[in-house]
Amino acid sequence: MADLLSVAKLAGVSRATAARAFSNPDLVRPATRERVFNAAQQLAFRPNKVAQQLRSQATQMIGVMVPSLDNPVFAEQLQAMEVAARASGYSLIVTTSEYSPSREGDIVEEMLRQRVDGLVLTVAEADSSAVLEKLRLEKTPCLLVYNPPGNSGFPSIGVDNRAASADATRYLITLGHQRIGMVAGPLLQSDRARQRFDGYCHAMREAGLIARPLVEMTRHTQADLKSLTPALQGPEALSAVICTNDLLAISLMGELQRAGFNVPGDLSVMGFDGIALGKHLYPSLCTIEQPRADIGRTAVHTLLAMIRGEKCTPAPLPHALRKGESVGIPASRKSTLSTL
Amino acid sequence: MADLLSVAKLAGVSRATAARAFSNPDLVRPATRERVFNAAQQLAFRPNKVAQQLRSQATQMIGVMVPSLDNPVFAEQLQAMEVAARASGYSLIVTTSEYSPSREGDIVEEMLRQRVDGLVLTVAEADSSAVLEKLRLEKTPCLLVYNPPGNSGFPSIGVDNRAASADATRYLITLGHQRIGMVAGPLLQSDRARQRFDGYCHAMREAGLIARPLVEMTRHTQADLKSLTPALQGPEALSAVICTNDLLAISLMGELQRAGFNVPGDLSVMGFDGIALGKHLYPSLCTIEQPRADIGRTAVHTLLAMIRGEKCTPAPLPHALRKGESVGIPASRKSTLSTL
DNA sequence: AGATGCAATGAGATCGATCTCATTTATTAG
DNA sequence: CTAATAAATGAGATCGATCTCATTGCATCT
Repeated sequence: MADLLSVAKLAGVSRATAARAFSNPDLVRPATRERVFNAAQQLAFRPNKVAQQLRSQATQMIGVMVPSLDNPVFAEQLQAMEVAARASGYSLIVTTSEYSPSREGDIVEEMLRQRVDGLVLTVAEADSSAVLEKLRLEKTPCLLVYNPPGNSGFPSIGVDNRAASADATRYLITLGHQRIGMVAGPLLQSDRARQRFDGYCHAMREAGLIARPLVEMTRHTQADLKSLTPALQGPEALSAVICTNDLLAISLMGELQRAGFNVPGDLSVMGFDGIALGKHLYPSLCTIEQPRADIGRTAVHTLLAMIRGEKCTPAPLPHALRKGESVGIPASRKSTLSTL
Repeated sequence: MADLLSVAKLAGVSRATAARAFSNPDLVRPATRERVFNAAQQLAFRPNKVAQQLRSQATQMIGVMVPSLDNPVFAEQLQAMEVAARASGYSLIVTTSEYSPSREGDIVEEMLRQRVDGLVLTVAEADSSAVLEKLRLEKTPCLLVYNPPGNSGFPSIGVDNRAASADATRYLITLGHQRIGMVAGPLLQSDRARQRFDGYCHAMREAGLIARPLVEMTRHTQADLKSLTPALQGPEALSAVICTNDLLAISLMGELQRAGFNVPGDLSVMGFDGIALGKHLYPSLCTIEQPRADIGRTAVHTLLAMIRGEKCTPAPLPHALRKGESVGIPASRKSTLSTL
């Protein structure tokens, strides 16, 4: 690969002048500039970013770590981040952690060695994350996405999970649901899931209803009906459930329907995330829409501001309740209505 | 950030020795080595990859360009690539092209400037791609994913689209379908979609059936029922359709059901890709499963081999027919069966 | 003891671009 | 036409790690 020096030689100038022809053309006499450009053309010169990065002590690279790209929520956010980053001349190094703390640690260390200009992370537990603990001592700007700000000390981009979840619950209550449950992955492992459960509990209590204990599925994004069926039987059978994420909701709907339940007739199902696909299903998924693309864009712009040295305390982004066919009026209420 | 030189000074050795302590510990006396390590510890030394990259003329970075991360097919492949790459000490720079030739060009140029060790690309049309044309002149290893090998001259990882599509068609025929159509995005714009249509036509002709003209939707991954309804009416109404990708199939199912059609009762719907979500829907999506994760892994391993200088002519990966509830026995045949 | 050999270390160049500062060349004023 | 000023260019250092080659130190052998 031709380097600047060979271009300079061919053009009969010094490296400095050749460099200037590109970075500061006004400082170079037009005739000289042309000779340099011609030489560059002939030699198929392509500037070496690695050398520029070393010299300038800036890589124009952002390190991104998400739990998994198999969940469209992260993929859709990443898509927007990539567009925003490139529009600003930045590239993304993308990694996935699967929420494994050791992988999180390795990944971040690797990215710091790569001297990324900043980091955008989504961790399992922002408040108790070893990797964030370590990052607190570093000067590399770091931004969280989806993780609630909490007391991690890092700025965070995302919605107000508690409020969003409360909104979802209130919506179901407004429709007449009273026996509402919440379905989550195992152990309520992420800080977000916990906040969403809190919001649910809050809205239930607020309406004078009893919040049910969490229904835990064996996997984070895939429903197993067995874990839920107990809650669907007897006089206290649930009439609606809120899932802590859309994938869980979608697979739960599938399982329910396959088992002969009607959604929303027998059980209303609500999701959380707002992945694009939910809109196109039948029944379409009623869910809380997190503005994934906006979150991604905002994350990039906020991080770039931090890289420029600005202090950032981003506000939560607005969520929206996306109505959908997976939620209906509870059977009990329907019969009441029909007797009017 | 502490550099090797400061570590060396603190340890009372030269840069060369300090460097050796890390890269070639056996060449350094244990006592000296310890002093270097201690110094590194104290100064929180973190090796600078940029400098290493410049010096070694290798970045251990792979440039990845996919059309979009909003389609799980690419996200799932990327997930696997990331894991495989990191396991081999490589990082991924991830970009999205939206199939725009100008963005493709910019992206690849940018990655070449970054001196990625290799490229993994998915383009719209491998045979007529300007960016591939240019890459043919470069020495940076380049690998295609999902694009049929064709005569682009680049190795390619993916399934045999024509055969896979023919298999899908034959499966429907086996079930008794005869009026089978194919549904695609606008213009049949990708080389894959075209091959899939070819395979469909081939299997139809092979069975003595007439291949219908392609039904074009206005968008690539979202169905509009209006475009399809004409084909669902009259004596020649289709009993089954194959969509060129899963997102299209899923949204089509949704639209059909919303419009009062029964799937598969009134129309069997088949997809192509095998995204994970399809399994969990109801009706579950019958589709051709491309081994997305395997494709991603193989792409990384093949590219690494190419980087090592090996010649690679990867064979197509096996596809599989994933049966699903979205496909059933045609109504005509059912009535025949019931009269037996 | 002197020579031979190996182990351990250091000095300096290198990767490619860019910045500072000095120097040369061109321009304008007097 | 020369002095003063501005414009254009070059020499060399720098970013951080690593490699080659030379040198020092120590031990073994005769």
